[in-house]
Amino acid sequence: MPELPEVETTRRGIEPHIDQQRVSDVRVRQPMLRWAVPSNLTELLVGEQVRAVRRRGKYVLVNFEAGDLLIHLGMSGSLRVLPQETLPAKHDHVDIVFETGMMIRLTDPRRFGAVLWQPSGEVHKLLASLGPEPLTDAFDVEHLAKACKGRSQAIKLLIMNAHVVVGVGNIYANEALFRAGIDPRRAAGKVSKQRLARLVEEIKAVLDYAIKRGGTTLRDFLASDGKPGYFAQELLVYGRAGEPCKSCSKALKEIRLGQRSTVFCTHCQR
DNA sequence: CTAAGGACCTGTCGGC
DNA sequence: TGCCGACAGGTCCTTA
Repeated sequence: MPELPEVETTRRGIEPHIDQQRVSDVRVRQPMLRWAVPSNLTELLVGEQVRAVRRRGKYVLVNFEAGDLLIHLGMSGSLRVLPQETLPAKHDHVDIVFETGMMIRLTDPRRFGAVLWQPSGEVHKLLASLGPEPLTDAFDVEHLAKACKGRSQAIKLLIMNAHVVVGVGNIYANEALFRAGIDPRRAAGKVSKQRLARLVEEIKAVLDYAIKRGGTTLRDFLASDGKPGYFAQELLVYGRAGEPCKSCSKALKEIRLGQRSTVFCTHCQR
């Protein structure tokens, strides 16, 4: 499910329910996610108070005095806020229970997600070499141009690389490249600086727009379906292979890049 | 260093 | 109805 907008929507959804609250219990029913959930998670967390709920790329970071709980949703994960007595279903792997009687519950059928611990003062290996946040000034054309220089890799794969910039997943990589008029197959090193500047703008615009859309369903975050409005978006290319380009009406083409579905307009994107 | 491909896991959908 | 392959919002790791 999640690209950056949905992770941010999730962060905003859980924050008001757990910020400043104290952990009373931890339940791990399935420790084998992408990496093993730390076996001492209960000892680490019980009694600790949440000081902030942050996001870095697609990781949700729950900050405590002793460190940060890192949660990644992988391909199929979601977090919900539920009463602590809610019975678990098949793929409900981890519950973090608070003294309020509410809990956050991680559900993840494919188990590509992760729950990890980062002790205070340390930076987890997985976070250590991440690129800048796309919605900050640190992500600008200078940064992207430097990352592209001399690279023969397709521009789409490059912008999906979290070491270049975090949070650009398959859907928004397709969307941003369409909006910028750039062929996703083009070698990163052969995109002009002017067009990279446009790409930076479009990545920011599409992510910002999607977060605003995600926000429209925040009030329903406690609902049992737990799925912020994401599908409802008006995507211009993703999932529209064979359908007419919204700009020129030519049928959109679908190819595979890095084993990922890539949809674009051969007329509008060069 | 770069680039390409496999790997992890479950659910769903289309075709036969 | 059942079986089988392909595919799905991520990304690390191995290999060349």
